Amino acid sequence: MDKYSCLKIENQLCFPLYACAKEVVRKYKPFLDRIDLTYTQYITMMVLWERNTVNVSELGECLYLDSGTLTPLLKKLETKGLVRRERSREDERVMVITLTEKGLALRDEAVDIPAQMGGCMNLDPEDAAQLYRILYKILKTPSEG
Amino acid sequence: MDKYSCLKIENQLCFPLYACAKEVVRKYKPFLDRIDLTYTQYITMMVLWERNTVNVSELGECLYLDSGTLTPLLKKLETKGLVRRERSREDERVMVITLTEKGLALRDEAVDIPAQMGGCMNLDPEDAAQLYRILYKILKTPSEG
DNA sequence: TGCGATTAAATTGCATACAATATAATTACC
DNA sequence: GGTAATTATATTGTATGCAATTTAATCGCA
Repeated sequence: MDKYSCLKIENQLCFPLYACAKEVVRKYKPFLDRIDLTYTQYITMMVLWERNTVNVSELGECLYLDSGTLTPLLKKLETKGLVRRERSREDERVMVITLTEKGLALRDEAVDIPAQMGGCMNLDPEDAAQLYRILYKILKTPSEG
Repeated sequence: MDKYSCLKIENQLCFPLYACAKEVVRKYKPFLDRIDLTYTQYITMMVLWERNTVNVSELGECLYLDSGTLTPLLKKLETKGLVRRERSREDERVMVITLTEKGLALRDEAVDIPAQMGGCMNLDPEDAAQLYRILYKILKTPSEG
């Protein structure tokens, strides 16, 4: 145990987290290609399928993304005809995102994807539950002590 | 339980993985800023601190990254004077990356970072061990059945 | 009521990521 | 030995991500 052992990749917890997230998102790609969405676009649509209408900051809170990422992404979804972007009447600063008919219809094509991905991950239910619990524990940890 | 419940964000396992990885990397930033490295540059240096010399494809296997990411990144580390990039004598296709004196010296400044990050994550040892085990289980799953 | 502070998005700049393609060197094999 | 196939990087193109800044609208409050 030398003084640098803490700097070994194999002793890191953050690294497998980083690598695993990338690999899993990469595994989604073939399935998402069929409905012409990227992973980030897909999770954005998920929020809209649940809520129908959200504004940019609410979306950012749900997805842990900021307007620098969301603004161009939402413009792309608008170009694809999946969402509408309109300023709120009550507060012109707020950009309201609404699902279109086409966006709603896409849900029926996406409904098989979670099961297909589950097959890829190959985790038994206990591990999946543990992983879920621990990840949300980390996510819930306040930013600054 | 409607037929679309599988598409809810809260029922996803991939999403907290994706979000958690991003948040943890973001928490590294203040510590990495002090030694002027990005997270990806940091894990690249970690491999070099362990091995002293690697080529691009070995690095790619360790870090789950390809040459499209690594080539520009390694050029930046070279510009900073932390590594040397030289073609192998035996096989000119191979780009050999070697730690410089300056790159080696940086290890002493990085040695506190893992402990500082551990403080941020706020996980008890059992959860950390579970998380580590499960993440590597996923990473080890072969790409195609 | 008017103006400074705050807030919500958008923009800018930099650094990844990865698929697909291109290039150059090496191997296989006839 | 010479050429097709393979291999290792590099390049190109597209899509994030995030910090910092800007812009526009709204709020707080004297």
